[in-house]
Amino acid sequence: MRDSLVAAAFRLFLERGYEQTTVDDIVALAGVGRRSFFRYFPSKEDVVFPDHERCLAEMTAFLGDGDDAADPVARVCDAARLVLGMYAENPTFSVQRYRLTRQVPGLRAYELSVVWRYERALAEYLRGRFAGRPDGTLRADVVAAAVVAAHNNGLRSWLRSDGQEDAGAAVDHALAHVRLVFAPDPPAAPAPAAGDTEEDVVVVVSRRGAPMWRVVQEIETALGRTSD
Amino acid sequence: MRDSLVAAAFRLFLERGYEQTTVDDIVALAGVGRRSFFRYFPSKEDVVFPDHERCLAEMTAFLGDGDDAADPVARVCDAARLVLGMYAENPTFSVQRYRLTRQVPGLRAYELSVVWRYERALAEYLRGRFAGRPDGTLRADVVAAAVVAAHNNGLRSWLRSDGQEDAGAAVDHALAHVRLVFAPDPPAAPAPAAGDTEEDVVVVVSRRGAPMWRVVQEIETALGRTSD
DNA sequence: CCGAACGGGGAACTGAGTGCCATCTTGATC
DNA sequence: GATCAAGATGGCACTCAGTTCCCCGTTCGG
Repeated sequence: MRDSLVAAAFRLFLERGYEQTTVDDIVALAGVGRRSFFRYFPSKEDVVFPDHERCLAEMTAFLGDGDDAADPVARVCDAARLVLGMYAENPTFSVQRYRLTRQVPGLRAYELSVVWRYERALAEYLRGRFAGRPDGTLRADVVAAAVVAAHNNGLRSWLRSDGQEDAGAAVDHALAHVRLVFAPDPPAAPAPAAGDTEEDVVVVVSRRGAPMWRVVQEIETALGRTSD
Repeated sequence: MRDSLVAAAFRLFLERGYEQTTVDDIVALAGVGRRSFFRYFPSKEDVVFPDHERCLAEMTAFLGDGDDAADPVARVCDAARLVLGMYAENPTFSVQRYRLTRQVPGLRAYELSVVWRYERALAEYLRGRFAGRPDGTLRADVVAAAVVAAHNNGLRSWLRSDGQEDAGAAVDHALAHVRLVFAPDPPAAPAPAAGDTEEDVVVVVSRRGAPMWRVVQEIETALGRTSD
């Protein structure tokens, strides 16, 4: 029922446009009653994003499962990848929807409210993890916004390629960028080893032609910690 | 006319709630015709944000005035402060509107689309400034999102205080946080001196206590490239 | 005095979303 | 197999936002 409504809706949306399609048109094509449409989708916009509610629930469950051992920023990046997974499940559908939302202001506004709820979920999680730290809520909001922006940047680049590129790679690359920016995770203390407690500097030598990640790796080793 | 409609609308919104107030109620109280309402405000939501259109125009003008000498991140922070200025012009109005938007989902969605347009303006500016740099558009999107998130964090904290706190201080503090994260000041660059072009190694010295991102930044500068 | 331009007002229409109730299916119980 | 309860569906009428079309009064130039 839900599926038949979504199928009918998208056939009409692609055929004659979103605003030129009325709910009556959709239910006529799907062969169901008008009232049933609004039972499954609280609004006409919802039929365009039929699986976000489920995905949002998955994300909150993922963030609330108590597995708080890892770096919080890494955790929200993984949470963001859940959304990418939902898009990647149905590439053609996602690309069609992307074209729709790009040119219909009403759908763009609706998508913003959906994205906002994801961002709130991430920010709430980070606020919990950053609790007590000075400017914890500020940092939580900023990191959440940055993660969402990076995710969307990678996602859109994939969508613009009609699903040809590697979605995971694009988003991973974007999220890595954010993690590099916010990576320090200050409390990952310098933890001076026994004996060199007085040392204040560390010297690293690297071949100039070495790839950046290799250099970073050497730095991390020298400093006795990781950027994660 | 515009002002009388806004005044009538807010009287009713605060009295009986946004959704319980129809456009007919507003025009009846303002003593104008229903058609005139929609001449001044394309939708019922617009009457709640009567000055954002003007502010957005100011921001795009500010970003497009060709004064690109300063640090791009600082520039978008200044642009964000323009929005704060608009809120601070009418504290009581801003606080009332904040209470409304917080509890009416439709208004929150509308506000999101407004904020999105500000963010797009900032991101477009940064894309121009970061053009050519690898991952320039990604960085532009992320910085814009972070700046907006920080601005909104400070703004909301001020609004929650009923306009009692210092709005400028709250937002300045939040924006300073973001500027610190995103390449605040170019680190002292141990640029290779003339004559050592053939050298294959580079030596980097860093304080052990420095945050990882700071170290990475210095490495990048030393190697004469970025991780982007 | 006339008429064109224009800002405002009103009536009627479309379409989204809701409330209420009738109907139909399903499945458990006796 | 009959019956009843519960849930799913359809139909109808209603509210309200937003639009279209047209009318009216004012103003200003000829």
